[in-house]
Amino acid sequence: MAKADDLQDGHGSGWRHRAVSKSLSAARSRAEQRVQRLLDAAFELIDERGTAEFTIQEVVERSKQSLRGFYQYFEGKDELLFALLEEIARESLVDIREAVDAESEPIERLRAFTIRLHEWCMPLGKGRKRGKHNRLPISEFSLQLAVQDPERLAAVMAPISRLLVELLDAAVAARAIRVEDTRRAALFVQQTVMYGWLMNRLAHNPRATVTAGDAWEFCLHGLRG
Amino acid sequence: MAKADDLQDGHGSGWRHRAVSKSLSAARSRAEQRVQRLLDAAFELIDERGTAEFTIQEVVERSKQSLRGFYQYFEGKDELLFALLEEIARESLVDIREAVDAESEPIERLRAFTIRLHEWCMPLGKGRKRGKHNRLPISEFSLQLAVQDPERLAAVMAPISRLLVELLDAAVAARAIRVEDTRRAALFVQQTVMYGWLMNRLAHNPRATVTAGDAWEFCLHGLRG
DNA sequence: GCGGCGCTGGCAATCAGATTCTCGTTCGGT
DNA sequence: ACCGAACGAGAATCTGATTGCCAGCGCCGC
Repeated sequence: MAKADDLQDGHGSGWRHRAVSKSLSAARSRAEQRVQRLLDAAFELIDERGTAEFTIQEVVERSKQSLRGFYQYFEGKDELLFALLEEIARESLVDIREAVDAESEPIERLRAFTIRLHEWCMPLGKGRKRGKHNRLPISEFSLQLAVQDPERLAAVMAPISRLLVELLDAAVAARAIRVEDTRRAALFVQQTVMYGWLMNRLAHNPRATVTAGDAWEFCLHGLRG
Repeated sequence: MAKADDLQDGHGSGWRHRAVSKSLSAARSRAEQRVQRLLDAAFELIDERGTAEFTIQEVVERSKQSLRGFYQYFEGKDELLFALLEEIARESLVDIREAVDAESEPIERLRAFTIRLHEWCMPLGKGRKRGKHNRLPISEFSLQLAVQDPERLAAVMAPISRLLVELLDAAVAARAIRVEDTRRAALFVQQTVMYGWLMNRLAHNPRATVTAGDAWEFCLHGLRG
């Protein structure tokens, strides 16, 4: 379970920081680099192919490791994808928090959250805006996770969900919005925003493409009466 | 392609009606029964297991057919699941239309649609309310389809989507609601309602369970200001 | 400097399921 | 009764993931 342990370096970027070797045992450092190389290789493959349909073999070859080694660190392919999802979730949380903190009005903070989260979950064409990697395949994986192991997904998203609930509570306190149960509302917002890209696939009609702004509008007003 | 052809019996219950043999060639009739048996077997397995993780072998054995035969009618497992999805979509359309037509006010019709659709997509415990089968695994399959082959999914859902757009248009015309683009709004509603069950998995907290009514409320008002 | 332990690399082996193939058999139409 | 299409049984293939096995190798305490 190297995966989870590595988050403990104090500022939540465990997988990345390889420069920590000095303070850790050499063995551990090597292991970390190894895991990181596996993750990097996987990200590369995903970026090149635009899909998570790579084989473990390929990851192993590209990272110059052995199958044996891979299974030393990961229970299986899903664990690998899960680790990638964790990385992205961590990266996006920082970014979203930043966008939110740039605003002061509760409603604007909420709006910033929504838009930014949507940008993170939305697949990007060539000119990717946010983050270093193609997130679509990972988004798809998260959907699969939602089906197969919801608690696991909830765990990764927890910080983001928590932030959303806080924003909603603040907005309610400021009477900017009104909902009975912010927790429930958070679920709706999160799903609407995170999986908005799903809808775009159903409507090839270019006029009907759903943007981050649309998602926000929908969450905020739904079908105005 | 027996699958598609069979829809042509004029009232949209092609798969079911086996009693048509007299008017069709005997060969065709046999083929139909055979396909139907495969579908029935698959439904049974899904109902028993609560998951779509059956093997083709099992379907074939239970329906007393041969693998050879299975692949005669279906390209593969996905085609089988797709056929099941079609059946359910057809069944639900009839039911939803009925619920909608029981109302006269545009907004009420829309509400009826939403609630009823949600009931169809929501997994049911032991006491299933609507339809004969456990729809959860099929719902999950539809999600997978949305990812892998959105157009295919859009095609199955087309009648339902169309109905929703009509209801929205009518509501807009009656000034019961206000949206710029009903087509886009339809996408949001459809996704919110159809995949609302996804959210319930993320929040095991019983207090936060999302009901059909909640989904409707969210679509209608979102975060009221 | 030594022997052992645990991590490694390189493969081959195993497994699960889907999908195909082969070969007689049977069926329906004429 | 004859012919080609459709059928049933089962073995054979295939694609990956996952494991097992065995021989090096580097680091440990002594």
